[in-house]
Amino acid sequence: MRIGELAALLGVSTRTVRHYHHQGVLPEPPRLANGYREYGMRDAVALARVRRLVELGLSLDEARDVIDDDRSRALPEILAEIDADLAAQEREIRLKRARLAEVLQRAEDGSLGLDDTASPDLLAFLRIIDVPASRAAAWDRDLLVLMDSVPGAGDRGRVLAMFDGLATDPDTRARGHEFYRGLDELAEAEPGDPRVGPLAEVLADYSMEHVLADLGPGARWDPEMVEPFLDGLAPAQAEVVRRAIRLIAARVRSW
Amino acid sequence: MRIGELAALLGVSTRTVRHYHHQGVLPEPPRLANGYREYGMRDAVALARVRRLVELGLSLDEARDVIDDDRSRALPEILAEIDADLAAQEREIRLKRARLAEVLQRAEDGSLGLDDTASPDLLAFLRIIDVPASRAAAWDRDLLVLMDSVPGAGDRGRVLAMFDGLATDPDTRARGHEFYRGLDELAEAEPGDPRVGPLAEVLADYSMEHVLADLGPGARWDPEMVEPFLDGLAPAQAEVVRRAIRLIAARVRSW
DNA sequence: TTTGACCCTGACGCCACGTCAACGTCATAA
DNA sequence: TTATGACGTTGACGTGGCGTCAGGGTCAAA
Repeated sequence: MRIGELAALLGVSTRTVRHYHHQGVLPEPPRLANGYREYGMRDAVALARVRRLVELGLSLDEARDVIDDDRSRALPEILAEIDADLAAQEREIRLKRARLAEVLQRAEDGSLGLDDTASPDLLAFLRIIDVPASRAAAWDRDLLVLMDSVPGAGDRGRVLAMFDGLATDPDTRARGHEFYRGLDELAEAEPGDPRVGPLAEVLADYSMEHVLADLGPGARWDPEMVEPFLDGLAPAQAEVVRRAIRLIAARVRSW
Repeated sequence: MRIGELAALLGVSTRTVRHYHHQGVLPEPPRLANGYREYGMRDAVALARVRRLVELGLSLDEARDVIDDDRSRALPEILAEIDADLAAQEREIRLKRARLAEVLQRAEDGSLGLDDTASPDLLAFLRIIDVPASRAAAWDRDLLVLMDSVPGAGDRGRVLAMFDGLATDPDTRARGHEFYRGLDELAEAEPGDPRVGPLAEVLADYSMEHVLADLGPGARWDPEMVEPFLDGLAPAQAEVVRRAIRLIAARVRSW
């Protein structure tokens, strides 16, 4: 037989056979005068052995050890290990599919955006600040999703409590939407825009009302603290947040 | 943030972050004067997005498309495809584990050899010609295993029928074992060894008795036919088979 | 003589990074 | 002041089981 016949016989590619030669898992047969490999049934048997081992999940190295009768590890031991490995893979696949099913389920409810791949218990909060077409609200959503996926990237409980206020009171929620729209209008504005001051007061009022009670009087209202979280906002928008923090700090001190 | 902080924040390696930059799935942040990358929360959010998509099973290319809002393929479509793929993997793993369980089960019964990884219905026949320490019997076993795993590599039904004769009749079986032992003794012998002739007659008798009835008088008994299957035997052993074939052919003609 | 179906070796591609190597930077301790 | 050690930088190779060229040679049939 030549290599093509052998490969066809075993249902593999010629590349596979040559690869097995190169890996030393299948001995090189004698060559004809023209350099072609000449195979016999002996080689077919050897190749069949390799294939059965490989199809059971052994690596080529392991298959070579088994075939060479390398006593370093017995076949049952290897097979048991492979089975454990497959079991682990199966669990992972099931987990993945479960998560995928969740995401796909939500995809049928509404339109599936990037953030809708977040964990389910966060979704309720995300819907609350789902102000359509608002870049500023989108940024807050992103931050929430980040905090959801990262332990320690901010104080999740407190932040969620803040948005929780938006959820429970329809009136407050409407005010929140209004706030985000106002923030959106500042996307192209200068930090000194006259709309910045009033909007900062709105934010300060809201925060005092809904967050301060939870935090207690000892809370830090340090402008530095929020600075890292502002780099996704436009200059004027960031300025709103900074002024709001300063307003709150001042009010807290004189309280 | 510097790259180490960002990576730790998201629970990935710095190599992963740099890889994402290189693949264009995460934008390069500005550099400090010393060349260090300087990240903000914007980048953390972007990285979190990538990670969620990747953990759902998207490739980096797909993740890039989704993030860049490439409308070529919608996210649900991709996710559905991934799920189908995972389902296929799960089926394959289950199949593999089932086969592994079979093999491991048999491993508990007797010692687990290479050929015991063959299909179960072949095992009955393999046990029949399990003449301990017989290289010649091992070769026949190998050929059977090969025929089992390969459609068209010989006439399986007829060959199995031949060994079936060995199975059903204890007396015949004993003769078979005797034959293999005789064949083993010829491992180092010359093709002209005096033991070759008698052993060829034993084989011819056996074949006439058990195989000929099944094949019918039209069967070819061409010495060429079996030649490819003899390359795993020693010269004297192969000679036994050749002479047996010639004996049978002669008897069939004069029949 | 020309196809076309084979064969040969060698090398790169895949996928998502891990892991050096060889180097610069920077804060802190001796 | 220097030495140490923990960071950062780019670049290149390794992983596994082959697929897929590229650039040749061989050989039987038309």
